[in-house]
Amino acid sequence: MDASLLLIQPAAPEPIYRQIVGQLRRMIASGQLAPGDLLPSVRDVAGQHAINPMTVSRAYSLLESEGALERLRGKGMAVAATHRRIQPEDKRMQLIDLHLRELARQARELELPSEPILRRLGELLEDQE
Amino acid sequence: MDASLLLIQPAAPEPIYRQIVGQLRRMIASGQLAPGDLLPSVRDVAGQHAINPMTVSRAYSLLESEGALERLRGKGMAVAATHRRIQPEDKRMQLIDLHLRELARQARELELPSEPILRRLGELLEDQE
Amino acid sequence: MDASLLLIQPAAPEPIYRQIVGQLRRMIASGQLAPGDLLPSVRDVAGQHAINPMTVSRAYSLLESEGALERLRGKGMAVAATHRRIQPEDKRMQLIDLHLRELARQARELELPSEPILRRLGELLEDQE
Amino acid sequence: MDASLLLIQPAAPEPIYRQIVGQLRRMIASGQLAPGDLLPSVRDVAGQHAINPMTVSRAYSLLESEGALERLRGKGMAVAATHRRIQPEDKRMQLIDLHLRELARQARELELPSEPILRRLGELLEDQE
DNA sequence: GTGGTCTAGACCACG
DNA sequence: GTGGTCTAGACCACA
Repeated sequence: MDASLLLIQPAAPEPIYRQIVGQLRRMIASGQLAPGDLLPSVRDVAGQHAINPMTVSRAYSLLESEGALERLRGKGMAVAATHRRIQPEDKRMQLIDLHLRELARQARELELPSEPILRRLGELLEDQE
Repeated sequence: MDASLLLIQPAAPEPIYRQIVGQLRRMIASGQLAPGDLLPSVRDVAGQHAINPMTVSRAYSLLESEGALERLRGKGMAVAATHRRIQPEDKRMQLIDLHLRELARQARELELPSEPILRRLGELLEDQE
Repeated sequence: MDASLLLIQPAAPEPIYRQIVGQLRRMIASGQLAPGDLLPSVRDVAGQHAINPMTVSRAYSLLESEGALERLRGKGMAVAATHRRIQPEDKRMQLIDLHLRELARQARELELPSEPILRRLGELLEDQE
Repeated sequence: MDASLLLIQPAAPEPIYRQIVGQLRRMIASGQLAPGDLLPSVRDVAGQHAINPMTVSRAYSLLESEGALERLRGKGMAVAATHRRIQPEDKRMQLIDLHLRELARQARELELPSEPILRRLGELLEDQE
């Protein structure tokens, strides 16, 4: 996996290490990152995105402690071989359900009708496929 | 306007004062709060939600500094009379567009198909109407 | 004296009662308001400027307590007969000296040269004469 | 930048956090503080002037929200790199124009002639250069 | 009654 | 190390 697959937005409100954690977690759940896949080194990621190596390291450690990654001595971090395989769709849906709820609440506060929201989201989803 | 119209989630990652700012901003943009409307007093909001008055005050001050609210001396805070009135739908759509983009990105990372996401969001949007 | 001689700016940072106090104090010091001159009633001032009568009353009371005004039963407030007469120029200069110092400090922070400032102030001073 | 460059007057009517905001805003407009310059830490400023860290933090946050400062995570606050550079003289003049107008109004109320005012201000401006 | 300011201090999040 | 958030409470300013 290439370090540049990660999207880091230093100015975003979400802390950098959590951006990394979230992205890796999702790519593992979907199988884009498979058990055994080697991750780019802390130094690579930090260098490419001009962020602090400690930040990357923290993200990796967090994923290691939850069993998603494992440290291969001398080789770096890899997706854990023992990790549960690709998660079923309903599990993956759960990972964005909170977002969907929050979005719906904000739409109500903005008194936005459903139609344009669904249309816009539909576009964005297709764009990226 | 009733203090209880605000939804405060102390455990959420988003700081309380920003929850308040966001909600009020959206309700002003949609016209649910109209220019001249008096907001519940700092003490009311703080009391009802069991939070510190300064937290509420901070939210109000922030909205004042961006021109959305104005201080009526001795009476409290009100939606600014000089404030641009209800924003058109496309302007309000912009206020959630970043969320939509972020959602789409995460869906791609999770390799989720469009259909169940749109269906779920549709449900949530209808529920609240 | 006409109530409309006062300039009230409700949105200014300076509290309204102090705007009133300051203006009256200066107009008394310069002799524009002479001992014995009757002030407009609290109700008049409040009405003309759409402010709270209590605010006007507070300003009058403050000036009374410092001996600049006196309460004439049944007639209202007037410039105190016993009040020291017109103040000499150097005394009046003192009343704006702090402002001048503050202005000079801000000019230095802005790295503004003296010339345009003095020119602009000169214009403003002439305009109003 | 040294924390001691700020002049804090706890007894002044202007609140401390706004004194800080004003001074920094002007020093940025003049280029005395350039984009990228790191500000003294909240704790430094608070310590040196014996004020509460939150008071300083409030000033910094306000400047951040208006785009003058940016947070460098883990390093502190800096003059925003994206900030418009030094403002031209006429823009900087605008920042004190209200003061000049107010001064002129008070001079008129005091019936002070232009000459001594301009002379005094001239002195003060030269003193500081 | 309203909001504003400031303090002291705790705790968290980030790097 | 940095700033952010929140609390509890005091006191002030204003209308």
